Amino acid sequence: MACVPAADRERAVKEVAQAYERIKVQQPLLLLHHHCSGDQLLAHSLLGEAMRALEVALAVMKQQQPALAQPPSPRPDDHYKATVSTTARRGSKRQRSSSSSVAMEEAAGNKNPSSSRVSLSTMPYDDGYVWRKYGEKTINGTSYTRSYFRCTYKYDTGCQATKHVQQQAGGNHTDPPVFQVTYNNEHTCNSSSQAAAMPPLIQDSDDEYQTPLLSSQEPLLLPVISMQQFCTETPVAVLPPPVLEASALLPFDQTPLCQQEPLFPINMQRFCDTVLAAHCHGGDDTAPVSTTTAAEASPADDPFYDLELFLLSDSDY
DNA sequence: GAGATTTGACCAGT
DNA sequence: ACTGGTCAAATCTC
Repeated sequence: MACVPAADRERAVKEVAQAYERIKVQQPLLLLHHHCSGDQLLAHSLLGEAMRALEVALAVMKQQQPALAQPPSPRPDDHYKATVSTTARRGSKRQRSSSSSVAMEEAAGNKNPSSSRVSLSTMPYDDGYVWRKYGEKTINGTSYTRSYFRCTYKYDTGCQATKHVQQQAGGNHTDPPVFQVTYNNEHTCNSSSQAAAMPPLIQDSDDEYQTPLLSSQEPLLLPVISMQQFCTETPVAVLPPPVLEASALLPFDQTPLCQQEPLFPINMQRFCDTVLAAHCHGGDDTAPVSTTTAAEASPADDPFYDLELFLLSDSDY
């Protein structure tokens, strides 16, 4: 966007990258609760979607200024690099990657995160690929069964992609079912092209939400939109099904995402305002960008201060 | 009848 | 021995 001074845009990118890194670190805490209620899993899922939104914002801004500095990550972030590189190929073959997934895998002690990815979803059976169920097991310690799927074209193309889906919570009248979906191996078949040919995510709010699942592993399939559109015009329908389903069960309306009251007290409005201020009208200095750490953050300067309070106060370990 | 799902059996890792 | 992942025959659906 030519109207934005480089310094302001860089601050905006820094802001988004900082929020992204913070959520990335804090998201796994939700799964460490002794009582993994549906609400907490849903919150975890929503955090994942928030991360995706930040990824998209980063990708958009990076695309507009490729030479921009890397986000302030304390260590090399493979997922971030994958995100940026995939952005350059937006519109081509689907890619699966998710830092939240990686974080969860690391938390679970997964030794090979590159070939196994985990996501939480309320729509585990619709991710754009064609799967064939080949088994079901009752997993020890859970009251739900785990279903095993392989790529339908396994024997046609030798595709080794598999996934298993396990319900973790919900499924009753009050909580939406939350599924943990674990993907193993990448698709080597061409079934992903079918997914790429699926209808765009943006729909009229009156339409039914029939869009394919874009799990947290597929952050870059969202339509290319401007930051302003992303924050001010994005209807709930542009978000992937996990959020859509959650919003359908909560007293949310179809107003733009930034104007909604969130499930938990994240000040997304201020976050969007901050990014918009820098990105859309030259970075008005009246909206200072926070550079504080999580420890010294305050409600006045930290868009995710409320999130931190939520995570800390809700913890029971 | 073809393809998908179900479900008990089997196997490998711990 | 226990558990998770896969196989394959039986069954179901279109």
